[in-house]
Amino acid sequence: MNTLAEENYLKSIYHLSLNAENVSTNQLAALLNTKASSVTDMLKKLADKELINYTPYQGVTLTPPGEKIAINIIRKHRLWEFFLVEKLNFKWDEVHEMAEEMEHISSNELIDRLDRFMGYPKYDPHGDPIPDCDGKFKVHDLKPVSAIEINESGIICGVRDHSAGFLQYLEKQGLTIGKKIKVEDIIEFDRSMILQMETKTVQISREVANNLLITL
Amino acid sequence: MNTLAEENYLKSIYHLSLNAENVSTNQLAALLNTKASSVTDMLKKLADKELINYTPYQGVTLTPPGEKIAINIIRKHRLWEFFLVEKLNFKWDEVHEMAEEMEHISSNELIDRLDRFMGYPKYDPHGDPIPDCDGKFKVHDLKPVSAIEINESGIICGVRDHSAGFLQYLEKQGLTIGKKIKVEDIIEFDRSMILQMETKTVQISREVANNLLITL
DNA sequence: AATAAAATTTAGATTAGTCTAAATTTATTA
DNA sequence: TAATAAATTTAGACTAATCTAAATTTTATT
Ligand SMILES: [Mn+2]
Ligand SMILES: [Mn+2]
Ligand SMILES: [Mn+2]
Ligand SMILES: [Mn+2]
Repeated sequence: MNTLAEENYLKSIYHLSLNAENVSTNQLAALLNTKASSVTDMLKKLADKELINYTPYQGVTLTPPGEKIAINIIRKHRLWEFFLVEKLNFKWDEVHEMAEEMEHISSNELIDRLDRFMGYPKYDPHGDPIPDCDGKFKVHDLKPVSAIEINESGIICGVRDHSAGFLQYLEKQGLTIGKKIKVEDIIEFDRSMILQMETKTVQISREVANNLLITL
Repeated sequence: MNTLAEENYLKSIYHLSLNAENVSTNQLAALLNTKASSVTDMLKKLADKELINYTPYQGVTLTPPGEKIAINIIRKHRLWEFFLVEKLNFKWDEVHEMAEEMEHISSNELIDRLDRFMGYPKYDPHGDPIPDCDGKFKVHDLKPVSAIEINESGIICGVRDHSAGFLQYLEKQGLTIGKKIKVEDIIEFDRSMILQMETKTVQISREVANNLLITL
């Protein structure tokens, strides 16, 4: 099996791969809160294990086995987050750090039973898709609120920023997963947006609009 | 916080302390599957942290803070075992290894909520008491089946050996937690015992009788 | 009490993961 | 395209946890 550090590197490479073909040493160092030199060492180790394709100075990609491991860790992370919110009544901004530990519990039998126990949820508390036991999941096509025009509407289905502060802010505004919103106006000056909701109207900055994801 | 290795040492010292005042280096090495020299190194470290009282060559005892940590880990271990059996339908012989990993999940808030979620269970699947969030628990006074006489009876409340093999054997014989048994006969030759149960009669070796615990 | 055996500690290495500082390679820009 | 800046790797060191082999201390046995 793989060490905790190896698993965290694979997971990070997977996440960064969604935005760029090749993942760079510095991107990993920033995400993992470590130094570039430490990253280089680990990349050599993962390349030796054939979990990544590594060309010095050129960044890395996951091999199929490496991707499989990464997706399995993400599956565990999101299922545990779902458990913490749905069964233990934690709030969506409280669960990430705990899930960071729990995702490394090794048993797949355990996670498959947890999945069944919860009724095979498709999305985690932040709207992210939960891979099934074969690693398959829908990548539903979300766009930031900032990408739609006046009078267009959508349903909140995810967030780009997972920080507790941002999630708490959204919670307070009632901007949570599943809520329907419609753009009532866009302020010229700073392009902040006025959103019409079920029972009220809220104004959000461009920054927030960029990090709040919807389906049409 | 403490490392995983430190937590495992404290837990092992706690368990061994139940049978002997001072815990020796070799006892720990045997239980932790490591070498005596490694144990010595760790004992120095734990003594520096004031989690154990260590006198070279004389063995160790836990300090109050050390004991508190040990009991908290045991609480987590047993609550997770209960969860795995009661909620995820694992068998009692399947959960120990998973709980060995899960007991190191750090959040106490998580474990307290898990405790509530399950209705504050008092005993784990093997009959061992689960400490409450203050570390308190009943040490109910059990005796091995081998300690009672012909015609005496009792209720199975625990096991001394927690190995999967032993637990599976008991399961197959129907000798599980809560079952009532009565000693029908003791064979002279090897002191094996014939137990009368609800619907049948089973014969167990002295070895088994020594490891099966009952209340009267 | 002297000697042998057992238990324990010390000495010196090793591995995983990390770090700083220096060297090297790649990318940018004048 | 030559100089400069940025990114990355290499070199050398450190900590935690482990090991083997040797030295020391305690315990048991003549
Ligand atoms: Mn998360
Ligand atoms: Mn999530
Ligand atoms: Mn157990
Ligand atoms: Mn147990």
